[in-house]
Amino acid sequence: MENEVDGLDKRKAYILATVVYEYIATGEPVGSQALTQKYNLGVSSATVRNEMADLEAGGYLEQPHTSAGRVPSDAGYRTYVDALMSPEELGVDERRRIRDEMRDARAQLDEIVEQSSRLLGRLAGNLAFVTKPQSDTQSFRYAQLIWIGERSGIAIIVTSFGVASQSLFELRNDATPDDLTRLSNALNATFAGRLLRDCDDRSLAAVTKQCGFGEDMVGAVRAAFTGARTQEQPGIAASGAQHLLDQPEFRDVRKLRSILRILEEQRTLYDLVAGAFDSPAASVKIGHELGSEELADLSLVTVPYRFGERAVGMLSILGPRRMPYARLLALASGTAETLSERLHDVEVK
Amino acid sequence: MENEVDGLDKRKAYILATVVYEYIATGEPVGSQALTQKYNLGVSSATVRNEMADLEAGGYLEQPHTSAGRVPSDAGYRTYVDALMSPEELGVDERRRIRDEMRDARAQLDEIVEQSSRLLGRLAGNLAFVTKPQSDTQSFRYAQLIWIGERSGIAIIVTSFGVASQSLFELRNDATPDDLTRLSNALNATFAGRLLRDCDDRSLAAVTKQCGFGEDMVGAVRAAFTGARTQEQPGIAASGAQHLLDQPEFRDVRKLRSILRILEEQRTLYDLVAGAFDSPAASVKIGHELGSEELADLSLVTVPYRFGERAVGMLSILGPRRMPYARLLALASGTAETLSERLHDVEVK
DNA sequence: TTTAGCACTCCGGGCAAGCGAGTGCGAAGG
DNA sequence: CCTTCGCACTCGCTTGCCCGGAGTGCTAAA
Repeated sequence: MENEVDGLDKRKAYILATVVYEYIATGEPVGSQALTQKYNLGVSSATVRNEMADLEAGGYLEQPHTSAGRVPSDAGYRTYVDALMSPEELGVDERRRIRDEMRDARAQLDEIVEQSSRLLGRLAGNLAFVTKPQSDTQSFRYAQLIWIGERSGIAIIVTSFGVASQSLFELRNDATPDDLTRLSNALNATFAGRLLRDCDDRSLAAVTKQCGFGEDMVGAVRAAFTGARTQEQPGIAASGAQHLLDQPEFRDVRKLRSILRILEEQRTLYDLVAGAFDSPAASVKIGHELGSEELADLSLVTVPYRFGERAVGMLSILGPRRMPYARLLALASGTAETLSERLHDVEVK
Repeated sequence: MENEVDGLDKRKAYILATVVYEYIATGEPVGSQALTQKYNLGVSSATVRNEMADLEAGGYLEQPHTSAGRVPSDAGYRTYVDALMSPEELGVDERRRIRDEMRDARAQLDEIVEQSSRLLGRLAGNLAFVTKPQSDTQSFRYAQLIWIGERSGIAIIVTSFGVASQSLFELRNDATPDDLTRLSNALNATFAGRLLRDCDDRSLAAVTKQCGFGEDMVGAVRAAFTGARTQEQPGIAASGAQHLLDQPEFRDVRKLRSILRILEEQRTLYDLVAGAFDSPAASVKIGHELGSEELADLSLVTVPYRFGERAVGMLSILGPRRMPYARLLALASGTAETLSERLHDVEVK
């Protein structure tokens, strides 16, 4: 039937939506009377009570204890996010403010990523974090192999976002500085503009051998490119942890400890967003969907940012399940958009 | 007189030391009876009471409220740290463990700095942070100016710790790739091994002009070196914030918020240790000495680490004033030592 | 100068009472 | 058959109170 949503009739859906909305707003378990008083439901509290009992039986609501109001369950939030809430858009002035604040960062990849995480954390009033562009979605810009002595050299590779990575290598044969320059030029000519992940080992070896180098040099070049590809892979800027302290759900200090630990282990932080990485659009993970008991009463909103058409990184907001999803999605999208724009400023042309 | 310490007679000094020691150990305000029971003072609790009243009048102790025990004041801690406590040394096995764990980090500046902050945070059970080497204490290793088109080039400067910084510049005249190589070689020859801060603008200009370049190129080279000098200046690795949650003094969430905020603002974090930067030895700042009301019940232990003879950065521990100063000083020194050793592994020779 | 004794203070835990918000259910009404 | 009303019941939270324990300051005696 068209007046069913997710297996709920229209009235149940509306009541669920209202409960979630009210709980998000107040943080207090919401009861039937309070609901009928504040919202014009057109039915009495007793009816609402019956409906709420049904919703609880269906797993959408939970009761902290008898004689308390209802609170949404993971499933309740999920339905709300997927089907019930009305999406939000940022106002023009909000957009402008985001853009203005993003301008404060200098045109350096690290700076604009950090700035966007600070900005998002502050606007969203929650913990925000932003992954640096996956380095294998960046493209190769320049390589320079530098002779630094009879037996060793240093390889520098610059990506399209102006990130330089360097690695040392040994020189086994009697290569001259000129040889290295020749090889640098050949690499630059061959791979210019190509995605880093497409600079595969085979073509690297081919170019190196063409310049008259042997296996040892192939290994060095390969290592240099691998270094550039994996460098800073899980690099993440996080910010806004202090806002979590305002949330009543963190009166319990143990929760906080989990968060702080996660914050310091970039690895875990990265795993959190990793799941969202395949999907090109915004994603919301609620409570247990995060896959960890520690994080069971948190939610995560993740939005990709792009360079051109390609999604290159993620902006995320981590906060209590009881978060204003529509608003945060709008904020994250807006910030992602601006970040994407600024990405063009750091591009090495 | 030789049996006075800091204006306190011997018995007062001993009682003060015991009070501080006991308070650090238990976290409870310490009363006269408890003290005489646990420590063999050779006098009755009443006498201790009188002495404590004197110490309070002298500003060394404070009373949270009437009918509670005494707690050390900033001045009390200060006297304890300066004159009363007995310094600690790490055991051989502890040293070995630190060394072993530091070996886990790869030979990259960032990694060993982060590893040492993680290690120190965990061992000290407090928030630890480590500044990266001041970049102007590093020395110049290589410069490479790369021709990337008719009108632009990229300058890459590698420091003695293998940190590469890059900057873009414009080419106004019709310089060729060979010209740039020639200039690179000249820079390398002239400045090899010199401290970055000693690569002054005048000598840079001289070398550049000698190679036949004009003012525009001088500006570019100067900018590149300035970039290398100031890059990452306040770079700080922090870790162990979650330990602070165990401390009873953080039951008050507002305290925690200050800390988290500071943690995210590298600037403030840097200012904290900046004061200790001139002094070559370990330094302890207690409570209000930190210069901020927010941090008034915290203390900071700071120890420099060296490269060769030169102090290049700082290891710090931030925790409640009630911290085991002697132990933390020993831990920080031990970690600093090991960090200093590992610094040689990242040196670009 | 030290010690013993004593009255006083204050914090914190434990307990009971009362309040308020909310539920569930049976019966009445449309 | 669905909705509504009325009512008894539940339960957590707050308030007020009491009491024990730890500690202090003061006075007087050794």
